[in-house]
Amino acid sequence: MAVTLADVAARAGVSAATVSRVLSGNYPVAGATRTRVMRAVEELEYVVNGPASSLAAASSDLVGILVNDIADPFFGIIAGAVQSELNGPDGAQGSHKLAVVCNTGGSPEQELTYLTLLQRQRAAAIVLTGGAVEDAEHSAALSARLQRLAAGGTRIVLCGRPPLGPALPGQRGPQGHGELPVLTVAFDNRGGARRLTEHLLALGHRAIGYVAGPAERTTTRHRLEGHRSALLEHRGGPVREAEPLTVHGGGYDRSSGYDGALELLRREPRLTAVLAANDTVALGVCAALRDQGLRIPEDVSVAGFDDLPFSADAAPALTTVRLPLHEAGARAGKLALGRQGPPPGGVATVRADLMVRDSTARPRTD
Amino acid sequence: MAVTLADVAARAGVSAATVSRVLSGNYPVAGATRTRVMRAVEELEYVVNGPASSLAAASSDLVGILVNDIADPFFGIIAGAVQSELNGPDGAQGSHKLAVVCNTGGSPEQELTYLTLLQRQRAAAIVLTGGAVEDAEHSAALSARLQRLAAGGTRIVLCGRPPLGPALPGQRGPQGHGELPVLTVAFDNRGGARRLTEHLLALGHRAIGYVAGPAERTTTRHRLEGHRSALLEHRGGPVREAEPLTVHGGGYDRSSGYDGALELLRREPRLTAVLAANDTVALGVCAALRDQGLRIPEDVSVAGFDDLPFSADAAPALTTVRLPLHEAGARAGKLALGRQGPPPGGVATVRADLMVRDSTARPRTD
DNA sequence: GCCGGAGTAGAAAGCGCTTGCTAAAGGGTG
DNA sequence: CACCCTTTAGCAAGCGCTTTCTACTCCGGC
Repeated sequence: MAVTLADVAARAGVSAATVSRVLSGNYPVAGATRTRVMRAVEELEYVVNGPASSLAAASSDLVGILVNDIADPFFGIIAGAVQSELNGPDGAQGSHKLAVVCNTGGSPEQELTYLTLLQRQRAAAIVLTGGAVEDAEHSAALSARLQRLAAGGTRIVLCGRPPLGPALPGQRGPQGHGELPVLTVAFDNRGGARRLTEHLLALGHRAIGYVAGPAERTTTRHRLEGHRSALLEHRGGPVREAEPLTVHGGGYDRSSGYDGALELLRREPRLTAVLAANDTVALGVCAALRDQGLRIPEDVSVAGFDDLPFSADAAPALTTVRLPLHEAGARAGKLALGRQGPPPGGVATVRADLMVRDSTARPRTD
Repeated sequence: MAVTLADVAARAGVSAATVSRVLSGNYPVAGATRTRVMRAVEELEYVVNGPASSLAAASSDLVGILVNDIADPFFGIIAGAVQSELNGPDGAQGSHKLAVVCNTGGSPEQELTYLTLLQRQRAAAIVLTGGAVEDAEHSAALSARLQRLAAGGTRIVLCGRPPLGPALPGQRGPQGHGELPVLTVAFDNRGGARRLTEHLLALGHRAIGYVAGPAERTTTRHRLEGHRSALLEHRGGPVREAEPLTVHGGGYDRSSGYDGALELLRREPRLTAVLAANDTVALGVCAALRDQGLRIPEDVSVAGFDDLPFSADAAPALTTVRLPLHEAGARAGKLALGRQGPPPGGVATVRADLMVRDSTARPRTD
C-alpha cells in the first residue's frame, strides 16, 4: 500500500541503505546516485515513515510543550514562540521537529500523565510552562519523572516556573544536588509585583486590594511576595495591612477578578486601588468596579500583570507588568533544542517591566 | 539502558507477547498472569516505546492541528477544544492521543510542509482550522495532499474553513466528485456578517465602513459577502455603495484595524459605523477612533466578529458575532477520532449568533 | 606495475513491538 | 474415559528504517 524505502531503492536501482543515506544526508553519496535517488523519491512521492526511523535511530522529532490552557494567550504566545524555534536552521532545510501541545488544566495528575505520554513517544525535549503547584508529594513525583526523562535523553526546560530541586521554598542560591539537567527560563514575578506596588504607593494609594490567583501556585506566591515586600518596606505613611485586602480567586480567569473585586469592596469600601493576579483577572475586576458605578482610574486604580496584547487596548489602557513571553518561549525553545548554551546556573531570569498606562492614577483626595 | 518489553516479560516470567497483550488489553489474558505482568511493569517503571509500537501496529497516537497562529485565542480555543476530545472514553483509561499543533502563519507553503511532516508521522488524524487561501494552484496541491493522507488512513477534518473540492467559488450544493473523505465543521460567516450588518442598518446607519481581513482568504470573502448582501437587499433608504467603504487590512490583527479605521475616516469623515474583520481588528479600530477624538458608540458604532473572551469586557462591550469556537473544535475533535458519525453531506455548519452589546447604537442625528 | 587509501555502495543485523498461528492445558459431554 | 472445544500462552515473522561492517573500484605514489 504505502511506498517504502525499498520501493524507492528498487526504482533508483540502488540499495535501501543508499536511499536512507541520501535522505538523511550524513554520509557521502556520489552526486549521480543522489540525483537518481531523489528523482525516484519524487516520482513515488515517498514520505519517510517517522515511527520506523525513530525506532531505528532511537531518536524522535517530537517536542512536548505543557501548558495550563492553550486557549489562554499567555500560554499561546509562549507555545507559539517555542514552536517557531523548532524549524530553525538545524539540518539542511531546518529540522523536522513537531510541537506536541498538552493542556494540563493546571492539574498535577494531568501533568504527570502527559509526561508519561511524552516519554512513551521518546520526545526529544519537553518544555513545561506556567507556575507549578506547590505540593511536596507532587513535586517529588514530578522531579523523579523529569529525572528519568532526562536520563533517557529528553531535554527538559522549565519556562515561567521556578527551578526544580530539593531546595526548600524560600531557600535561594546554589543548589546542593548534583547538577540537575533541567534548564529554566524564569520570570521575575517578585520584582514585577514589587515595582507595580511601589508605583501605586508612589501615586499615593494606601488601601490597595489584591486579587490573587490560586493559592497553591508558585506564580501566585511570588507575585504576592513582591507585593507584600513593597508594602512592608514602604516609608512615608501608614499602609493598610495587606492580608485582609488580599483575596484568592479560583483561577487566573475573568470571573475570579469579578468576584474578587466585589469581595474586596465588601471588606473595604474605601479601596482606592486593586492589583490583579494577571491581565485577564484585571478585566474582571474592571467589569465589577464599573458595575458598581466606580470609574477607573478616577475612583479606583486597577493594574494587571503579563501585558497580554489586549491590555494596551483595554479602556482605559491597563497599567501592568510586561513579561516578554515571546522572548522567553523562544529562549526555552532554543535551550530545548540545545541550540543555545545553558545559562549560568541553568537558570535564565527574564525581565518584568512596569508598564504604566491609564488605569492607574492618584487616588481621589476626599 | 531503557527497559523493554522483554525485560518486563523476563521479570514476570512470561513471553513478550503476553506482556504486550496485557498492556494493549485486546486479547484474553488470565487474571493471575495479568497481575504478575502489571507488577513487573510497575517495578521496572516500564513505559512503552511509542515509535516501536506505532511501527508494528501501523498506527499512531498523534493528531495534527493546523492553525494560523496559536497565540491568537481564536485558534487557541479551537485547538484546546480539539485536544480535550483526544482523551475521551476510548480505551480503558482514555486513548493516548497527543495533539501536534502546527503554526502555519497562514502560509500555504507552511501548510503543505506541516502536512508532509504529519504524514511522515503517520498521524491518526489532522484538523485544519481557519480560513483557506484562495489560490487555484495551492488548493489543488492541498487537495491532492489531503487525498493521499486520507488514502493512508489519516482522518481529515476541516474546522472553520469551507469544504474542499473542485467546486468553483460561488458554486453551492452537492458536489460532483466522488465522496471526498474529508469532513467539515464550517462557520456561518456569511450569515453572521449579514445579521450584523442588518443590525446596523436597523439602527439607522447608512455610511458603514468595513475593515476586512486579508483579501485572499475564504473567511474574509464570506464575511464580506454577507455584509454586501445585507447592504444590497436593504429596503428603506439609500445606502452608501459598499465598495469604497471597504478596506483590506494586512491581517487579522490589531494594527490592521487601527490603520484601516484611519483610512476609512480619510475616505469618509461622516462614517457612523465600522465593522471589523474580527474582534482583534475591532480593538484596533476602537483605538484609532478614540485617538481621533471620536466616542464609541456616540459618534461611531463599532462591531467585531468571533466573540473572543475579551470582547465582552472591552469598554464599551463589543457588539459582535458569536462563533461557538469551543463547540466547533470539540465537534472537529470527535469527527477526527471517528467518535461521532459524519454529519449529512460531510459538512456541519455551526451557528453564528449576533451579540448586541454597547459598542453599537443609533447614529447621531445631526 | 603494485600497493595502500580514498570514496562509494551493499548486505545484514537489529531497533522494540504486534499479531497470526500453533500448542498446551483444562473442562464438559456422550 | 476418550474426545473436542475453549481458554490461555508462546513462537516467530515481520513493521520500515538506520548503521556497522564489509567489499569493491579507482587513484596516486614509490
